[in-house]
Amino acid sequence: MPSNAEAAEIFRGIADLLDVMGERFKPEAYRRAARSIDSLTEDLASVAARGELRSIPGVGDAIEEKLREYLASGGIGYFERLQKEVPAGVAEMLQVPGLGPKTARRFWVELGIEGPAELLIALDAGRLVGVKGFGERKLAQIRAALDAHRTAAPGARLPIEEAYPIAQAIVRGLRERAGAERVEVAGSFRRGRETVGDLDILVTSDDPVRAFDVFSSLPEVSEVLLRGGTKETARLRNGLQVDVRVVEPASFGAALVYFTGSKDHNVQIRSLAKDRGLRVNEYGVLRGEERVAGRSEEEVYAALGLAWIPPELREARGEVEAASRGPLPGLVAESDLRGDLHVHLSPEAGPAALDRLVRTAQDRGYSYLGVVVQGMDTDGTPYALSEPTLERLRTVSTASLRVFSVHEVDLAAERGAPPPEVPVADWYVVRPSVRAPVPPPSAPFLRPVVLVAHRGTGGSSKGEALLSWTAFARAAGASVEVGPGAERLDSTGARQAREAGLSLAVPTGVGEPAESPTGPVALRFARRAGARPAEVRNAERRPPFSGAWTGDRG
DNA sequence: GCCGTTTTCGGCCCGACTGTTTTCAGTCG
Repeated sequence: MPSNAEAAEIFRGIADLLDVMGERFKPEAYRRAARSIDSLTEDLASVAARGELRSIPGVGDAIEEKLREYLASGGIGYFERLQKEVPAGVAEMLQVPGLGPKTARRFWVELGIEGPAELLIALDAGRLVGVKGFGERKLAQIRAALDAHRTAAPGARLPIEEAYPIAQAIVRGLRERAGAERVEVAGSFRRGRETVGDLDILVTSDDPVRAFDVFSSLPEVSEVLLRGGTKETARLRNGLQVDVRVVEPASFGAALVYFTGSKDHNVQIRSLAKDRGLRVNEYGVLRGEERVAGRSEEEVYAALGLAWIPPELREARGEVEAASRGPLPGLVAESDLRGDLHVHLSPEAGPAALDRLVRTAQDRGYSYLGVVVQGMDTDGTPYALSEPTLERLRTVSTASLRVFSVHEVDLAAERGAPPPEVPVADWYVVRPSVRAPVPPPSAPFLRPVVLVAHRGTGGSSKGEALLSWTAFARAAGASVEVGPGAERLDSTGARQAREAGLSLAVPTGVGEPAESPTGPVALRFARRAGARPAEVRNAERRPPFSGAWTGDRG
């Protein structure tokens, strides 16, 4: 079955093959189309059905034609012809760090080396000694890269929730020990992408050497790959690559824009600058040799006639045009969140744990809190809070913070039918399926406040899973939970939910340890989906109370 | 191969870093 991801993958394959064939501009054209297709929130087939393939950035006559062929037949003849011309291993050599199209082509054409394995054999046999352009160091570098290529899974991206604590630790280390004034993680991490391929960290410091020394000595860092005057690249113990760049304060905003990306967003910005007789690079916005902006992001965007664009929207999906017309609608921010609709305590939690949760919620200024009194842990095992904890729950609300009881309903356990006895709770969280996909009920049998859209529910992706539940959620008036993990919507799913008119529930992580990534990552996903405060249920001032009240009334 | 509120042809981001170099090519992001 055709998929957007597969189409993008084929185009990237075409780009690699064209690269080693020595084509100049076509490879980038195919990659650009692949990136556009990846960032679509809709199936290619639907776009094609409306006849709008050409409206996808980077898709022109030739690529539209190939997309139609792919949708009709599942393959692209052009790709297959290219694959016959270039041995598969030659393109694979591009995956080895440090080997690019020029080198791979030279190995193939001049030396008859047709892949990484043959390259290693040639190295061992000394066939590359004395070849022009390959000195001793270069050969050692290639060998090391080949070894790493064989052992490590290449191109593996890390889920952002796993990268989060690592990034926090590095930022903390640089702030506390390197005398760095400003430290910011840029790149896809800052844009809130679901996965990150590496970390780009920008610091301002009078003493780059000290910053690099501190960074290199952090326990997370495994080996330094390169160090220059302004940049150091290292590999962490978990394999993640991290770039640290030292920039001067007058350039910090420009560097932040530049290294936050996305690539396509930067291309649009630069082209806009060109139209206005300006130039943008990581040092600033320049008119001739004069720097007219660079200290802050706001300044950089303003110099280009644009309103500031939140990092989560910088994906070349129309945000630049929108920002040229005026300020963008405000995305939901941490300060908008008034409470949490779906908080788990551990099954063993006593009244004291509930008190701690309540204090944290008060510290954050929350107005309401929905605590699961009967539900499922992450494995889908049912649990209920103890009687003393329930007792405490009934009396713990204060004038400023109301605490509600929440019951989780697992539809799979009931084979999609209404549970025979739903315990009385203030509101309900519906989990379509913990274990097996079930179709949504034709009509809501109760009034859930939150729908947890499991990835495995009724489709291969979260988006598909959600779509089958959209009608149910709308009829029930339920919000859909966004955030990290298989049991929540990612930003693409959340965008689809928004576009279908559903509101979002954004977990705050209030019931989790302080360093938990759940809250910050969920908020990024919601923002990435374009959610404004009015589209987030727990940004509403009033609690979404909808059932029989068992709280502090009487 | 794509793209155009000065272009339907002639451009296509650009700077850091490395290695092999005597002034530059390749890779990367």
